[in-house]
Amino acid sequence: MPKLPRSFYLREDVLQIAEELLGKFLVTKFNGVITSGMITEAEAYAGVIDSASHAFRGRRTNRTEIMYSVGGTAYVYISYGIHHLFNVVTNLKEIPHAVLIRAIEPSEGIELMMKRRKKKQPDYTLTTGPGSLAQALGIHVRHTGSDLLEEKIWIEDRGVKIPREKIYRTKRIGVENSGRDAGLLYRYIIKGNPWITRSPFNR
DNA sequence: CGACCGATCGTCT
DNA sequence: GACGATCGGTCGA
Repeated sequence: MPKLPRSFYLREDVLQIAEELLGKFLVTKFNGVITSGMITEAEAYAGVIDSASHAFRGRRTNRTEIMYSVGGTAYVYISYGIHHLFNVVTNLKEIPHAVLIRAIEPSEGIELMMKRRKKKQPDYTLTTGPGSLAQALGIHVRHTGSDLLEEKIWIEDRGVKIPREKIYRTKRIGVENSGRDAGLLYRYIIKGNPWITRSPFNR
């Protein structure tokens, strides 16, 4: 299956990219072992003009520097000291757009994902929530800066097409105190899919 | 099912 | 020294 090409990530419209990432497959291959899942939920962060973005007003720190990399780079950071959150950097180098992947529907390597998540039975909490999916796929903050065209972490098109009417836009999660842009509808989910955070299925 | 809270630590002020 | 783009457990209704 083909990896998404660089040109997918280099585009200007981060909202369009976030929407198109629904139905694509996020894949990791560590020590020769593959785990993967279909992206069901993603949030766009529109760089320097987005008050909810880590790169708002051009902020550059050791952590956020990776956001200024070329599109198709992984931006992974730690939240609340525990959770590793995976983002896709988009747009040209120096333009810090990113898409946070918030949930996937498991596909390959479910046994290994359960082991990583310390779960005896599979359930909807296996890969819903940004920290949970990263743990299931073995994504760690040390992978920040990883190129998504390499053989470690990548995104594939497997021909799944999500029709427009099955896509919902809502407010982003956990950014209510981030000011002006907190209420923007930059979160995209596949309507009716149970592998979604804050879904009745996974509580 | 909702509300609350503790965990745990890198990052930034 | 405060706090977070979260999670999972507990408590109470």
